[in-house]
Amino acid sequence: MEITQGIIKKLSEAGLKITPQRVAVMQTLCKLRMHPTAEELFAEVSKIIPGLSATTIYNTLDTFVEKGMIKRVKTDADVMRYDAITEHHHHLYCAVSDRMEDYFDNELDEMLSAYFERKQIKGFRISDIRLQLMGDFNERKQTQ
Amino acid sequence: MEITQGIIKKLSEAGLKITPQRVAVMQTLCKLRMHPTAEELFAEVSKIIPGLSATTIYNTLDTFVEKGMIKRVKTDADVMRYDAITEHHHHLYCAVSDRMEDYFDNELDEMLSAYFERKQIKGFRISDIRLQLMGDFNERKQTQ
DNA sequence: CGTTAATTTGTATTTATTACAAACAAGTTT
DNA sequence: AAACTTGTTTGTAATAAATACAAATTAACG
Repeated sequence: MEITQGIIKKLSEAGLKITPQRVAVMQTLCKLRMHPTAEELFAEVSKIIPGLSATTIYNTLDTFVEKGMIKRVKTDADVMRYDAITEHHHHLYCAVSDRMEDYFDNELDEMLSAYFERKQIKGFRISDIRLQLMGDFNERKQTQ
Repeated sequence: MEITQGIIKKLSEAGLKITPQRVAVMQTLCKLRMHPTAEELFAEVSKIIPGLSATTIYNTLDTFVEKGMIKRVKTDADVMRYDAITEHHHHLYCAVSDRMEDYFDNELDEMLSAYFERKQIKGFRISDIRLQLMGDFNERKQTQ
């Protein structure tokens, strides 16, 4: 199969050993149009690799993320957070310091709603637009 | 204190009983500029309410979210997800069905980077802009 | 005050994830 | 191709975040 070949190529390019588990995980990940959780992947990949261990799923996914072959959706240090501000706003987030701050920008909001008014997404009705601005807080000095 | 009064007002407007725990949680949540986790809140609020139970934190936060007094940051059904696509893209997310899909939009990306090129955020250097478009997929299951 | 229903507490459980050592297998060397 | 070396997988156990639930407590009302 072409797909399998492509995966094998990707794996060896990343300097990883070609194991049935890794091939199956990557294959499944590519096949599943949605964004599966580790659990969902475990269930799915287990169909291909019977005695698969859940740990392998986590190991494999971590390795893939490390090598930049896949991405983790949502922030990296993933625990639920709470926000007292209920007005519409966005977030500045630094993955290194795991710090998150609010960002308000009316001009941006207007630009975005005008944009999506014009450009409809087929099959999806937007109710809220949330931006996560990844980056870092210039904590050492003020560059102003 | 004025702040406490405001909180008490908010609580009774929401039809909730005024308890020291709730006041302290809301107070702390407003004070902490960042977005604390339940654990962080537990630690912080425990300083005010000594024998506080962790369960109370979860209960209280859930109640506040229900009443729309606070917001949960990140998606509601919060488990880690993985994505095989590493190119820059955004997400369409429906909280009801807990379904997430990719969204690519070059025009949007260009507009956004032009925007943030012009409008710098003081104290923060952006490295990546991620949009989460909340809404619902028009799945043809009901009377459509 | 006294009553009642909401709230908090504490304990036990569940779920997602990580740690770790032993078993194993991929890729290389000979 | 057999042996070797190292990376990978497995299984078990541990940790962390969150939830369920019954009992104890307390706020808000008259």
